[in-house]
Amino acid sequence: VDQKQSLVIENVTADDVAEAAGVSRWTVARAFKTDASISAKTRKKVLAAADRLGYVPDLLAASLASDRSNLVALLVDDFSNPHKLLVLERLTRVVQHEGWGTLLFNTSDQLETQPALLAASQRRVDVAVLIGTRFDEAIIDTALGARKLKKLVIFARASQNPNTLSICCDDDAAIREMTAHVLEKGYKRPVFLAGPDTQSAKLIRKETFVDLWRQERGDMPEVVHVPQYNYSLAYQVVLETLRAKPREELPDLLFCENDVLAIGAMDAIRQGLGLSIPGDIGVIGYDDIEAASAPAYNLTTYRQPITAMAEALVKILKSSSEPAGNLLLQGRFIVRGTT
Amino acid sequence: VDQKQSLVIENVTADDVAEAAGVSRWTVARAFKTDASISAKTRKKVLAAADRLGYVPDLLAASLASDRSNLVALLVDDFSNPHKLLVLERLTRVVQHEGWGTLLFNTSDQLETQPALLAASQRRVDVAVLIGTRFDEAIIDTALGARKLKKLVIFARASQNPNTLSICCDDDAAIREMTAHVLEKGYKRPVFLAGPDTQSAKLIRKETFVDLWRQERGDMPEVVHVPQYNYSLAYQVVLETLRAKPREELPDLLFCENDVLAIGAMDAIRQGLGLSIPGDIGVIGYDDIEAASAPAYNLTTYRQPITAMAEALVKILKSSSEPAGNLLLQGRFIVRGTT
DNA sequence: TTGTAAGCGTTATCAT
DNA sequence: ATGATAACGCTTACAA
Repeated sequence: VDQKQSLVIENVTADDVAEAAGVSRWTVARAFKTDASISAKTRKKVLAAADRLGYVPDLLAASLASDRSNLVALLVDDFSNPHKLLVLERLTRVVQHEGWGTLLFNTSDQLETQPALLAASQRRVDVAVLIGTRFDEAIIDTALGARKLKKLVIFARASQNPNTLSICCDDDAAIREMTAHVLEKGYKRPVFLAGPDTQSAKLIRKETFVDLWRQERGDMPEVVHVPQYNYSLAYQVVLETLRAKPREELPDLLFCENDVLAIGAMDAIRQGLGLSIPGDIGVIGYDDIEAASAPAYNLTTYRQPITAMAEALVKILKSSSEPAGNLLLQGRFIVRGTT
Repeated sequence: VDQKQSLVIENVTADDVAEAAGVSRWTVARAFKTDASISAKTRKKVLAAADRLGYVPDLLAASLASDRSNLVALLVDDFSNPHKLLVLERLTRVVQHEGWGTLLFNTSDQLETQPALLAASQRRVDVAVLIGTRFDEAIIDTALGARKLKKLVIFARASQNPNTLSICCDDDAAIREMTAHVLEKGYKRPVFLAGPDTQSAKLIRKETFVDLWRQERGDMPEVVHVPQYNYSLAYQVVLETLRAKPREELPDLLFCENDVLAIGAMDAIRQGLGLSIPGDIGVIGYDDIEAASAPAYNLTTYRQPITAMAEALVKILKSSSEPAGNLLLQGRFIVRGTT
């Protein structure tokens, strides 16, 4: 009997509340909407009844009936960069604050992207957000082609696809500002430390820096690629690259595509080679991860406007239109002690 | 007309497929279940029709009808430790592989825990997983009291609540193994570097180490608390603590509650104080985050069995029973160069 | 092995 | 401001 009772209590529906409050089911629903046309008195009565019975609206049923799930899918393909944690924190915080839920998909395995997109659409997510470094742009066309997804947004990466909306930091402007700083400081022989050299992703940061430098100084800076955005690999690659050079040909600056690479580089320079920063070699990163501001690194870097980017996403969520193009937001250059 | 057509295409239901294949709606459902009683021939026919029409089952409707959402809620209250990224990666990977979806909730703000739990139950998640360092155990009782949640699991932390199930690393056994190592290496004056000294969370690692040490050596090791599990704070605290000591009273070992603290400590020791590791002071961590295996740190640490823990969670998901207690899994001691 | 009928708990439409 | 009725797309239980 005891168990039966608790089972009965478990599923209080709007009908139960309606009966208890002596109104229709619809009125109950209205009482829970902020902008419904309902008298204050009725609402109070309904809410009291709901509270008494322990009623809370069922979001699943609501989604089914309204065709709005209030769910955003986040597809993440790289869990090794601590910066992702910052992105996830901001995104979930903002989205959640606006009443949406967050469905997280792991697409570390490239082959998982398509199934994840499908699963997201089967759950009727209002928008799918691609947060990735490695995914192929071709996936976008397939996803849009399927027509199942309501909206698709590329986050923290510019898209070449004209039918998609991307929300990202204005890398171009950022690199311009950083390059100006570097030139002003009088660096002469920079090396650009980049991530994997894939053809699918357009490496804006690298290209912008190389172009600008050539334009301003006339020579092509050397570019070194690390096969993954990974601390240890960066350490290794930098160590090997610099060891191979005679002392007088060492670069005086390592311009790194992100902080993870920069920090690997710093440790290689200091502990691997016994050189000093910025005395012997300057280092500059991108992202402003936590370690960047740590006393041991104190890295000059660039902070992406993550919160603003998350808020832009919410704005898209709320809007009924389907905009496309690249939404560029301005970040902030953080000059610290490594340049 | 064009638009209308695409709109029509958007919502293909099981009924449409049933009609196209000349079977009942239920048979269509059966064709999509792996373990249904349906003839191979019929299934093939149905799947062909479904494929032709572009039909995929609607998970929302399925959840509503079956009262199983195939969704697990992850409540995360700390996004600063990179180890969380590892946990999220494994958890999403395993859960997703078994056909479940992952709902991520940000409970950085303590006050968000209760609403998140409520939101999770409103979406009828099959299980809510608390992945946290800071939440109060009292929340568990409230959550269980509400009776809305089907299951509640504490992840990567032992629970004192007898009604809850927790899945975590056997910290006690881990610390025992590590302490034995430390004793064998001949360390004499250890300092335990712990996180915030709250009364809500029982700091098993600290307690086990302190007890063991006293038992084996007769003296109480000093315990130093860092107000947050945070690199920079650890750096600061360690620097100040060690600077305040005369040279001969310096500890010969820093036994750290986790890697983030350990790495902050290492940088403080080397760069802040100019001492060497393990020459002057040994350091030992916990978690085996990526930086721990990096050449610059090469930290002796302990790896939690995250994958096994994630698999244990799935097993619970699949089981219909509601077990309680602490499920302890064995990790692995990783001896590197800092001890 | 396959089909039928009755839910699941909302929202939408239209009327009052 | 409130109510009646029909969706939403699936599963469950049972019948054939």
